[in-house]
Amino acid sequence: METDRDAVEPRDGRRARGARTRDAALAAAVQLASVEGLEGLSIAHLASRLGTAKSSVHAAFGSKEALQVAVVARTRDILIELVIAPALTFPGGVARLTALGEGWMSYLEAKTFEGGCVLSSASLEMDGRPGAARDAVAGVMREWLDLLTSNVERAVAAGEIRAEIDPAQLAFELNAVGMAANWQSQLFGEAFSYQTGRAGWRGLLESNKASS
Amino acid sequence: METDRDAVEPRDGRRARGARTRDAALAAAVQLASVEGLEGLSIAHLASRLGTAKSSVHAAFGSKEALQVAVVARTRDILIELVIAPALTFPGGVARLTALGEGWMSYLEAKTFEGGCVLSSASLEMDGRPGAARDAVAGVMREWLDLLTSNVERAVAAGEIRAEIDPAQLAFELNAVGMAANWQSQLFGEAFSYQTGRAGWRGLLESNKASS
DNA sequence: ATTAAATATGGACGATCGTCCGTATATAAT
DNA sequence: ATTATATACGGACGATCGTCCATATTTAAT
Repeated sequence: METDRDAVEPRDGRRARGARTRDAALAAAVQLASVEGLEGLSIAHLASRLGTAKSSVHAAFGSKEALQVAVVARTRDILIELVIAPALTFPGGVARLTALGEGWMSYLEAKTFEGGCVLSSASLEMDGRPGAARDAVAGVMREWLDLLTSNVERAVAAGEIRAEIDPAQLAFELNAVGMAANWQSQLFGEAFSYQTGRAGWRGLLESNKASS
Repeated sequence: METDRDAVEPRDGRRARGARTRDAALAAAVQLASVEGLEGLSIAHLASRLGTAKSSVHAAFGSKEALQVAVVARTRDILIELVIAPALTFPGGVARLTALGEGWMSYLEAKTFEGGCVLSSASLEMDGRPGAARDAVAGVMREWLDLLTSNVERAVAAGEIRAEIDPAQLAFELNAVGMAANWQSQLFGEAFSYQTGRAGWRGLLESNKASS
């Protein structure tokens, strides 16, 4: 998910400087977006947090929309690193699905993002606003749901999950539980325990277990 | 959920006029908020849609925050009317829970709100912004979850649902499925079928059925 | 009819926003 | 050293926002 600009001439110190700037800016932008939302994220606010001119931030990304897209891409990278990659060490199917659920909950519990999962809030925030940012969010979410679905399919093929179920349906339900955990923890704070999310994820896998 | 102003002297035609104005403004505000979000809802935009001066809208509600709170209260009223009240005609327990799920999905399917359930998006949007609006959202959501929980408890008491389950846990899962349905329908449009939400809700009740 | 009160209006205010432009600075190429 | 290029900067622009104020209008009370 690198921009063309980065890829053209990686050895150019000028572009490297720009890339470092964008990189640092993105790290702050992701945190800001997790709190303020993808739309609430403002170039002005981000610049002031970075201590740079706001025109610099604008120049680094080109437009607010491009910044939003970059934030989504970065969030995707972080999610892959913290949740998906660790789960890939487990065999596909129920084991990997379990690892994905556990990884997701741990990632939320660790408060990687101050304001909760950016993608969750963004997907509800952007739903009424056509544009590149919305498409980026929808794309990542589609990827995520497909990942869940394909692992349910493998679990069915391996005889771990009942063959009668619709893989996309179970993937939908697993995702629903995870998003709800993110949501309730943000809204109710300490009053919510991630064990509820873990139990929900586990329960879905259990109750759809193949009756061997 | 009426303001003090309305309650003081209901026969006062001046206040009645104001109440009518607020009422009409709220109807438009709720639609706008469902698309733009609770924070994206602006007094200026609302006024232009109503064809009135923006200072009039401001005067009617007092502040943007008060407008947001009023929108939440109105959304709650609509939800009670369209989803909860019909379900109350069914006996408490699984029957009522089933009716709540069906009512919720139908209400989403009917696109009562252009941009999807205001409360769902608002609860994720407001989570990082302390204030009256956030508290209002959290309060309504708490009510909703409590309603689900208490019906699960009744279902357990009636022997319809396994006694080992945690009522709050199942309520969490049911709510997760409903919110996810709202969310996916907004993000993926026609590609999402509310049957997925219905099946999820039904599946949760089925798989937690008491083994009589 | 007059006075009082509640609501509606238009105009103005400062704040914040995204964007653009001329220019300064840092790095590369020659 | 000089020229070319990519990035960073400060300043300005118009647009939009929430809020306030003086005033007009509608309804109630006397």
